[in-house]
Amino acid sequence: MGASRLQLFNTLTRRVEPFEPLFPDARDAAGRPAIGMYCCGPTVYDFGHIGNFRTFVFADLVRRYLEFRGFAVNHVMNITDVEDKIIRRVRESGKTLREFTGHYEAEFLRDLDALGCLRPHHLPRATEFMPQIIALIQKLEQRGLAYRAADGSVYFSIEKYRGCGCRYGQLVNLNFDAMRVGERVANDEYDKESLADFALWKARVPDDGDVFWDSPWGQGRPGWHIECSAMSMAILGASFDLHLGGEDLAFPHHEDEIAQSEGAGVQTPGRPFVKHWLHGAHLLVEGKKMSKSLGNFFTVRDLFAKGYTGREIRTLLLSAHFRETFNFTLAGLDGARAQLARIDECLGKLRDLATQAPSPGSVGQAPSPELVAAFTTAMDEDLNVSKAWGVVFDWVRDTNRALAEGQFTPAHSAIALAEWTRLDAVFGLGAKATDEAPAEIVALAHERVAAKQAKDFARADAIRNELKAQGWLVEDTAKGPKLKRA
RNA sequence: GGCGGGGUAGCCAAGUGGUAAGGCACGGCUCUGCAAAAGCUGCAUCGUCGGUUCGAUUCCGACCCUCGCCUCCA
Repeated sequence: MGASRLQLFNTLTRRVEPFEPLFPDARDAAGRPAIGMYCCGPTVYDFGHIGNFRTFVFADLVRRYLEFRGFAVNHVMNITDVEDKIIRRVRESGKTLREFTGHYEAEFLRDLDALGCLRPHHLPRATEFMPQIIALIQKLEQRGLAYRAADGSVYFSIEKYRGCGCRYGQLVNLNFDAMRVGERVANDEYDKESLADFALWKARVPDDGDVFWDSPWGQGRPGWHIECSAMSMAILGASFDLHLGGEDLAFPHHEDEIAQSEGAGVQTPGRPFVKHWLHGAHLLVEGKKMSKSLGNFFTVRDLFAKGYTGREIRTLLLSAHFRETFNFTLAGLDGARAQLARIDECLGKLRDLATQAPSPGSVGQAPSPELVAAFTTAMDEDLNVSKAWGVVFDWVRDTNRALAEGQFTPAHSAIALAEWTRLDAVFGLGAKATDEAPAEIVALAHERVAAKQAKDFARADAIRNELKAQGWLVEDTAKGPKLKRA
């Protein structure tokens, strides 16, 4: 495979650096280097929107590319199924917590599938890791980093954490004097010692209703950050390779995760909680921040309702580099559709040819073996998908030309398709849904062929228009008419 | 106010100290009874102003605009 190595930007070092497994000797059953990857998943209180899914498609791309590069990835994505907004909606809906979150969790996974994302190997729910969460808080308590406040909640002390030589502010440059920490939060809302401290365990309040768990600190529920620390370490170990999420999570969520996880002192000395942090940029919609009042707030199902498919959405989301703010537009989706059509046309021709018997004496010209190598070189550069698409379209053009000039044999087509398949294991576009034309449409197409043979072109064109009115395009090919959805 | 991203053709988006990938849209041509698909082809001096340099879109400075984080937002 190319001479290049995979390089990824690491938020921790603010540099693009080579990706090296944290445990070089770890191998899966097939002998592939094993790595652990955790991605902050959804809070299941509503349908996911297109911005959420940019991050999840990004995580899927990372996982797929690492697999393409020969790694055995253990992919974990948490489901946050207890949280303020959830509790409020549970209260309003009259459902149980599990009924409520179960619904949105199922819908989330449906959307994830529709966007061509591979299911993470583990989808831990916060509510199912209470023992681990409590144990982690206890560990922090034992180490003097956690304290109980008058309201019964348990908080993490950033001052104590820094006091024992740990660094708070690894992912972002923090200047506590200049930061407006907590400025927009009512200062008397919490009994924290310091505004930057964050809740590990929140004492039960009347509005919580039935949503609470017993703990050494009384009834309550976990703070937001602690679940990710507890679940990631429970499944992947105290130190693992990759942790990803949206850029907004870098601070405070990920910073707090580091503080809790490293503060608990469970790592082998010298080893970090996470070696490599990746953050996906947000997107704008129609040039503006997504908001309900602007009418540019799209859930994935809103886009389905407008007739767009999951692979079209995926294609658009994968068209820009993950660290760049991306402008998501409906016009962009139309562009993605046209782009896919171009690829699908080319692949369709290759498939047609690959299944044909070789014509005797045909030698032709083998497809250039450059596709996978060039793709790899592009993706190795911090997942430069834009460059990778450039590689793909150069290949499409070259392939189309070779096909048009009759240079490919069926065997060549099969080779080209195999190359594409390798590459598509990363892009995850899959095959276009085939739409079989109904019998009456096929009959019309046959009728048109008869009209053409009789040189009755007026009739042939009338049928073309009739087909078009019914939503079908007809293309005359060497092998007869081909029907396509308009 | 602090910190961090961006500003490249109508739109989306790569990239490099030596005059700018790719996709969409648009125009021309070839092919086609017509079309579609496909191929060929046309279409940008890279936010503004300075500086460094033989040469900058790419390096430095200033400015303008824009986005994000600083709040349990992907």
